[in-house]
Amino acid sequence: MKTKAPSIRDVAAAAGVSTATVSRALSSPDKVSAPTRDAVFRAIEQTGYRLNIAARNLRKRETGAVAVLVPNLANPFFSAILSGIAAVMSEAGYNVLVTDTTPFGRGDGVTGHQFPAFANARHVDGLIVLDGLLPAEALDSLGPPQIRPPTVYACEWSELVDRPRVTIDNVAAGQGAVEHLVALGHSKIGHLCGPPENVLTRERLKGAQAALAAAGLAMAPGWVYPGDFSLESGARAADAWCAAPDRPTAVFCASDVMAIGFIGALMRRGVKVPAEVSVIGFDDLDMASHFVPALTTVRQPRPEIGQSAARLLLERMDLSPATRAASPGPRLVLPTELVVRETTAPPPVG
Amino acid sequence: MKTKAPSIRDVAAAAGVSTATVSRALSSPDKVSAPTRDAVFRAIEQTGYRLNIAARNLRKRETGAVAVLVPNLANPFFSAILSGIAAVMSEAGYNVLVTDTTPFGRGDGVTGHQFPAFANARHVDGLIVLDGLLPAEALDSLGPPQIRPPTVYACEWSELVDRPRVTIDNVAAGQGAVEHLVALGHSKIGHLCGPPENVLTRERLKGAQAALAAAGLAMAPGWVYPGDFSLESGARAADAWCAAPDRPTAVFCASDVMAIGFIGALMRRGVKVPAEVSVIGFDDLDMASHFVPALTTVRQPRPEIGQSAARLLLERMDLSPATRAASPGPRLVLPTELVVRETTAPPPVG
DNA sequence: CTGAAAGCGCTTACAG
DNA sequence: CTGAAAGCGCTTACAG
Repeated sequence: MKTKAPSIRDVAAAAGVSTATVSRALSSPDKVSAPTRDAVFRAIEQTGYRLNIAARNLRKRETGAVAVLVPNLANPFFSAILSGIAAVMSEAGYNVLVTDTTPFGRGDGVTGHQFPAFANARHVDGLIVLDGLLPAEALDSLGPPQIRPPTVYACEWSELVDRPRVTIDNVAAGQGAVEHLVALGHSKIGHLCGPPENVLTRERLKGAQAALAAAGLAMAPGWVYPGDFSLESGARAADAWCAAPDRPTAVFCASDVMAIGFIGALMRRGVKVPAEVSVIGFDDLDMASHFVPALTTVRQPRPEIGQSAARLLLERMDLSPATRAASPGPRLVLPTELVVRETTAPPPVG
Repeated sequence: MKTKAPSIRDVAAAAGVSTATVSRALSSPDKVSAPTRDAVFRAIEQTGYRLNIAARNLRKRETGAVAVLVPNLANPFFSAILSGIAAVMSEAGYNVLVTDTTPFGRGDGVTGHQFPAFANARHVDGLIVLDGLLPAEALDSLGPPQIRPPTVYACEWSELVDRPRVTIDNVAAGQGAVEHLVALGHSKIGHLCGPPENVLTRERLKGAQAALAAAGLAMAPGWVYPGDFSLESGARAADAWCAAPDRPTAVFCASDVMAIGFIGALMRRGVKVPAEVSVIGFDDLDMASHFVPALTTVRQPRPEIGQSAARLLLERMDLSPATRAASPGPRLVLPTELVVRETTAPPPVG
């Protein structure tokens, strides 16, 4: 017993009108007379009809969906961004398609099975890329500017690919973080870095160094701790800090997650924060203010980043392909804010 | 200058074959002779052709996508589940469509603009619902069992809707948590609840009470703190704890997030954990072990929950509608694990 | 192994 | 205001 979902033809038959009329009643009700419209809606009710999106999309040459390429879905930072995107996009009537790009084009290269989902991106009305490491070729393989879906970067970006984007000023934010440390009297300041290939890592480090240089200070090589935005890399940095003879009295961490891993491991070894080391994070995760000690950090406006990226994409989608190809599109820079809490203090005396 | 993406006809023309052959070369290469196949692939390369998914879907009466309905995308608990789902689903060649249901059918009722995206769920090959509060009518409005997309619940579920699901045993887990507290010698044990309408809340509380009853204990009304899985509700519970004359010496929190909010606010007021109060959480978030003191909690196998839910959905999708309608499908229960760390200890003496 | 043809469920000029 | 007809880009029996 093959059961088929009712189609527009069933509705038309039930209402005694043509399929064209049903379609119009649905998409432009004002082009249909009131009695006809009522009949159509009754028929829809009665048949249990639902519009088939795939058919509409095929016909209108649209997909009604945008894709979001996320480096790591399990990271709370990204889920907040995604949430802002989803809110604006579904308000605008679009579905949001999510792909986790972690295994894709990072480190060990493209893994086959992630590719199909991404290839579909060609058949999506737009693309928001949160992963600056996505290979440029992957994005270019979407076709020439007139054909490929409008794309915007958010948070991260690639210097090899020219697309509109919404980000924060990572250099300035990193600089501000270190200026705060300098103002507290620190002169031995270290940095716990993000993953080396990441743009954000370079920019935040650059900002830190600029602030140091402005104060006539510099970072000893041993004070630059490698990291990868994970809790564990924060904990490893604590090992390094403890092991070294010449230690920084303050460490600027490129993410809250790492700062939490760092502080946790430090405290567990009996090191006092901020009495012995000041620590400043980056992001201002929801939890940052609930820690003890509460984390001093740089706040990123996460919901706004997601929302702006979505709105920017919507704008780009409204442009004709030619106009779009002709203009690189804006680069929005959202403000950050230094949030001073309990993990930073003047350096220990002596 | 209207630029159109190349279609299968362009490829056929370039290769000097029919569209049927191109289609076959793509979907069942072994049904096409090697030379023809090569010619087709060359033509694909040369024209820059990409399969139009919407067209295939329309023709095959599939959509190639599954939808995931998430109560709150910004919550790190759910993003880990989502990540597990996305991994399995894209491996299987499906796109994952995400909808945040927060404003939808919770509290203030259905907000119009979230509905369209959800209505589309009818045109999705399957559905994973992480939101037990989604109104039963919403799910039923997807049509009779033969027509609506196969659906599975994960984590949460609704008692009004009979669908396969993958969950943990929340009663047993809650019971285990409180047994641990009892074993430590606590007799005044409180509970920080999840949102009142949520199934998880009821089950975890029930488990807690069962453990208490088994030990000949009971919870004073004042020891049951209202909560909603947020950090803030954890902090409010700390206020309540401090304000009351007769306090529990141990509190079982229905989520790690609340436990963190609770402990943070407690410590900030100078209350020692676990010396003055023991606290146990639920979930085992990545951060739980990095806190100081490290959080004792009940681990949920989050990646496995997501993966199992995805695999279960895939199985259901393979069934014929009739078979599916005839069988309610399994209820998988995944194991949890009590992780004892530093926030629980024997009650203070005196 | 390959092609001609029908059809998936819509939308939209074009007539009337 | 309404309908007949074409077509969006594929896939798949059905012949050959």
